[in-house]
Amino acid sequence: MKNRHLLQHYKLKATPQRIAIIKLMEYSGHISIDDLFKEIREKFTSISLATLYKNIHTMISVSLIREVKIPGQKAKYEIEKVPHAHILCKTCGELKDISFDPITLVEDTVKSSDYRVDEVSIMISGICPNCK
Amino acid sequence: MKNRHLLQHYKLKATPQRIAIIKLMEYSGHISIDDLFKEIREKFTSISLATLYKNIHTMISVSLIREVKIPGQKAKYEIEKVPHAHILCKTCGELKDISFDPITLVEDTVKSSDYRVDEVSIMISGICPNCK
DNA sequence: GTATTTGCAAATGATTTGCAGTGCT
DNA sequence: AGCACTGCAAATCATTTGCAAATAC
Repeated sequence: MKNRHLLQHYKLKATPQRIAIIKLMEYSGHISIDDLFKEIREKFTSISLATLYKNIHTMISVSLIREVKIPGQKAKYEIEKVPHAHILCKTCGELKDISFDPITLVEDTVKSSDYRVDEVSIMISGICPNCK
Repeated sequence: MKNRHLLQHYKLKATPQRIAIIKLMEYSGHISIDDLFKEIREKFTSISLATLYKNIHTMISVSLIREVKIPGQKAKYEIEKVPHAHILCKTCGELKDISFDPITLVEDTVKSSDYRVDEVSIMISGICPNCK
């Protein structure tokens, strides 16, 4: 119900496929195209990869979702929410959010550069407590 | 001369193709596969993309170079050097280094997470002074 | 009713692989 | 000499496109 309105807010039609995509992103936090495809097929046996790609692109273009590029693996996608950083376990591959605002973190350092800073993305890699 | 030893230090054979790859990375700072291919063809007219891909991978695997994933464009490659952050102009596409150590920056925040942090990569996007 | 979206199949683009020949040490 | 590397062609994998039918609003 909420997701239907989220889509409408961005002037996108609330198709069941799109609602399912958003639901899966909410549920998983971050999801790759391939996993999205596998999962979503359970409900929509006939959905096509082309539809996923098209929807991912339109949702990115309105900033409803965001692409997270990950060292050594394919990108994942997440719903846009409050700014945060990512931490990746190089052993198990799990990607998690870390809550702090990347922009304020680099603010001072970048101030002198004379750039207009719009976005700061931070990817931390290491080994998670479980894999240590 | 220096690059030949750099390769040998990582137990890789110092082929002219590899030396040229390193030279171009040093010269450009960050370079994409396609630009690398275009540039390197001027000297090695018969070099193949496959060779570039293979070499990029072997050099990454020994940490001689590093892949920089960039929002909205194909990855670029750079020689491993002192830790630094990247700043990207979304208008002209130029990618530059910013010199500060990302690890110390997030150190405090991550301390409580119980991860072993190996690497922190920071990508800042915005508009550069020229494009403003 | 109209414009958008879907799903298919085909086209394109990017990367990887196998292998015979070559070159580094 | 021996093993690693190169370059080619083919194979694989990822993403995009065109289009007719279906669907949201």
